[in-house]
Amino acid sequence: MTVGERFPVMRAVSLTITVVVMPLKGVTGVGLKEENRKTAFLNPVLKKILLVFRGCLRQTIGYLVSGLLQAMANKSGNTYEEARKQRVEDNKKRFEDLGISKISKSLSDLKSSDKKPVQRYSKPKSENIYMLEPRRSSRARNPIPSYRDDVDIGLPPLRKRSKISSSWASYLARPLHEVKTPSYEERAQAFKCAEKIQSNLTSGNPSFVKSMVRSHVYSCFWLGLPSKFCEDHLPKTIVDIVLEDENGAEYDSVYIGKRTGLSGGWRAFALDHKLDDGDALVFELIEPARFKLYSSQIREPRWSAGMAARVVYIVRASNCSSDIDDTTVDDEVNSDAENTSNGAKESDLNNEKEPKRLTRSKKGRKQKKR
DNA sequence: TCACTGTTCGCCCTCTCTTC
DNA sequence: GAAGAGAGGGCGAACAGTGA
Repeated sequence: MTVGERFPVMRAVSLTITVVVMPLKGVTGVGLKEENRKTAFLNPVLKKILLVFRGCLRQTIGYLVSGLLQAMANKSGNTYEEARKQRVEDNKKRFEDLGISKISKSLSDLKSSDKKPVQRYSKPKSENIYMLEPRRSSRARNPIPSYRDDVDIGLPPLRKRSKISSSWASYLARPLHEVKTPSYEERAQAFKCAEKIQSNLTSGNPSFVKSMVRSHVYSCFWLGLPSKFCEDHLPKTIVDIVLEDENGAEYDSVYIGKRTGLSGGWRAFALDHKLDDGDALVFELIEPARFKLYSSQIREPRWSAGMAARVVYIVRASNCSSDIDDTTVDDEVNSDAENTSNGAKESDLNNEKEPKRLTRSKKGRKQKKR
């Protein structure tokens, strides 16, 4: 029996705590900041005050409620138990009326009949989901609660993230029409090709294959790396890591050892190479803080003038059969090595794109933060 | 020039799935 | 069932744009 069942009053009170307290988060964060940037330095102090206040409030209400319940129990004795039983019965009746009991039963039946297979694997999601909004994760989207609607305490309006209402689309760094939603098979094919490339790397450097998903290439731009690999080959601190692409162009990025992922700088790499969902990359650690990247892309490359110089390892979906000729890959690897020298010249002619050392935003941030 | 509003970017946290 | 992995989304700082 839960506390809520034992003490119905407690449920009502805890609900009140949620409604009243949660909007305080808005006050400490966006609200104040939007109100006046020059007072932004007050935020940490205010945050602490509000947190202490919130804690005190919870504690006080807790004392009040427990005292009240104690008093009720002492005073009314059996009356309370009767009232509780009555309430439980009422609730049961309401559930019956709403059909919730039936739904609950059918769900539990469904779950019990659906025995889990011994070997678990991720199933490809139905295309209907992608039709609405591409989601890589198989878990359901969580509703984002908005406590502002529950309680109006006169806060200034929250800053709008984007004119596009969709929460996902608002984070896109590329036009919607460029966003790809590859099938399960396409993704698997690209990954296989990348693995093939990896297995044919002759350098003996540590490497791994990473399949791109939406959050890697369209928004967020957080690239988690295999933790085992990070543990074995990368430092546990925050370090700058150079990403070197197939043309030898370099991109500074920030590796966060604690979270085993790439953040700053990865975005520039992903956008510059127009990486898409489903592409697979081979990461080869060629120096302690330098990755060489090979891509195995599931799409046709767009041969615009700006892209003519790139490419060593684009493996098209049609070529992504499992039996890629080993010599072909070897040749490609070798040609890549040449390409870093020859290709650089070609790149200069066709692309006029210098190797990047630092993205504008990152540079700006570093300067600002000092 | 200043104040305000909107956008971009990087980081961090939450939550679900997978594996052991 | 626990632990780890990873996807998704929120938040804040900085930057950019706009109008008075």
